Amino acid sequence: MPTSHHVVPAFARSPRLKLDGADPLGAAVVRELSVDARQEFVLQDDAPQMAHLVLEGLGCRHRILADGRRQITAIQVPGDVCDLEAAMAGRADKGLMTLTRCILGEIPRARLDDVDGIDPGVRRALWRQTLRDQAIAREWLVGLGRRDARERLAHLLCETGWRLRRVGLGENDGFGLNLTQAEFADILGLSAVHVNRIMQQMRQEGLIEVGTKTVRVVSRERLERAAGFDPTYLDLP
Amino acid sequence: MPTSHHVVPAFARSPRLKLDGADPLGAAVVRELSVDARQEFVLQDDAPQMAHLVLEGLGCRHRILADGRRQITAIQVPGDVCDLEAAMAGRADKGLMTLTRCILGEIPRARLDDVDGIDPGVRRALWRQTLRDQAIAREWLVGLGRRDARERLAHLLCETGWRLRRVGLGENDGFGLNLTQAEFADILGLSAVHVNRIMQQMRQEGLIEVGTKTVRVVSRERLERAAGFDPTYLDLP
DNA sequence: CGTAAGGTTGAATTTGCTCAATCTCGGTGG
DNA sequence: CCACCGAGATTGAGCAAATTCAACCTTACG
Repeated sequence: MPTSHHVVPAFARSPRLKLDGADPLGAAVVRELSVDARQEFVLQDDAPQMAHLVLEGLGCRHRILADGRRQITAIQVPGDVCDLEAAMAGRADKGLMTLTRCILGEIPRARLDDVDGIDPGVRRALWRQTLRDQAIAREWLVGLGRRDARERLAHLLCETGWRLRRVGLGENDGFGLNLTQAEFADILGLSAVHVNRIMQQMRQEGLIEVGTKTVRVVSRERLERAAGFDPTYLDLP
Repeated sequence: MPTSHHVVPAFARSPRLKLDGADPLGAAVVRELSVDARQEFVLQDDAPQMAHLVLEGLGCRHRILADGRRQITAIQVPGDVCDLEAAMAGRADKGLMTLTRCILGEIPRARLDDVDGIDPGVRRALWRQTLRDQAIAREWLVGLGRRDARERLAHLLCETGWRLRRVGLGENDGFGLNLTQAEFADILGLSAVHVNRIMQQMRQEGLIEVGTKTVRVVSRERLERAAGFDPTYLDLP
């Protein structure tokens, strides 16, 4: 186990962004794990016993092709279970890593696995997240397939802002995302250079503020218009 | 209900591609529906009572942006439940349509919805399909984000061939896909013109055969190499 | 035989990429 | 305190991939 994985006793939780107290998944966490930024975590080998809930920080799922091209296929915000496949199929997920320093909550597979006797709240939460993840993935497909660079970046910022606000994080109008331009590129399917140029253009339009490893939304409303953003896909009953 | 929806009595099933006889989902079908090619089916309004299993033909999920750009985000082959959200969240899925003429099996929501007393085989089948759908969506994201047109088309053909073979359809080495070049374009995030050019190039390389509304794989092995295709993401335990 | 949907082609253009150099700035060792 | 270092950001030039537009061809089919 790399030194970047620090086990934090559950009774001594570090200051972290809070989840909804009634969250049945949060209640199932048995201990916490602190992971540095940019760490792959193929946390277990063949038969994982734990699934992991993001408590703080941003995680992602990515894939690197043989020649080095990389694509991030999902980002995980606090409240998301990042390795559902581990829980539901008993197989370790590949290609998970942290984007920022994260605190992960370990949830025993037995609490999630879909057998009788599972907390119905947990079951519902897992399906709800699964459906939301799928909706987000579909939206990303639309973006990568049919939106240009500007729309893509705008849309990503809108979506991520929405997701963070949904769990009580991030301010209303100007929230920030602490990612490298190269990371944005791997999310958006663009080159880092092009991301830089698009960001400058959007900065000059007064849509965003750009700093090192930071992008801030200035006007949420104008950005949503630029993105053609419609958040209905993000809320499920 | 449009005239293109023909109800077929369950006892008089039309000749169709067969599913695995032990399929718990197939066993839950209570009646069949025949739908013409290219029909949107927002089959119900607010509270759908039925989910739908593809028995024959190809379905898809797509999205059309305000200015007409269109992206297909998933294709459904026989054996796939196409509107899981209907079943799990009680909300009608939007953006589903047939690509070819389809026969759909209706499954009452009560047989799928995740409450106690559900057939564990059904439950497992739903999770397995969900995880597979997610894996496919991720793979499409990698393609749209990081693969060029040639690789994308090759990969799509490999993937679809694999999926069809998995349910006992499509020949081993040369299987066909009866889609318009414009439909390929909307799947691959390309223009129809460019799809045409790529197909010609690949035809000349001896990878595929191209006809009107048809593409056939000539050499599966060479195509998989061209695509960088690795099918592990398609099989789950 | 006429028509329409789908396929093909070329030219001009756009979008985004690669490569390579340069800049900035926070942290670090001396 | 300060020069240095490296990650990340920025810039320009040239290039490649894919698009748009518009015309034209082919074929199935009524």
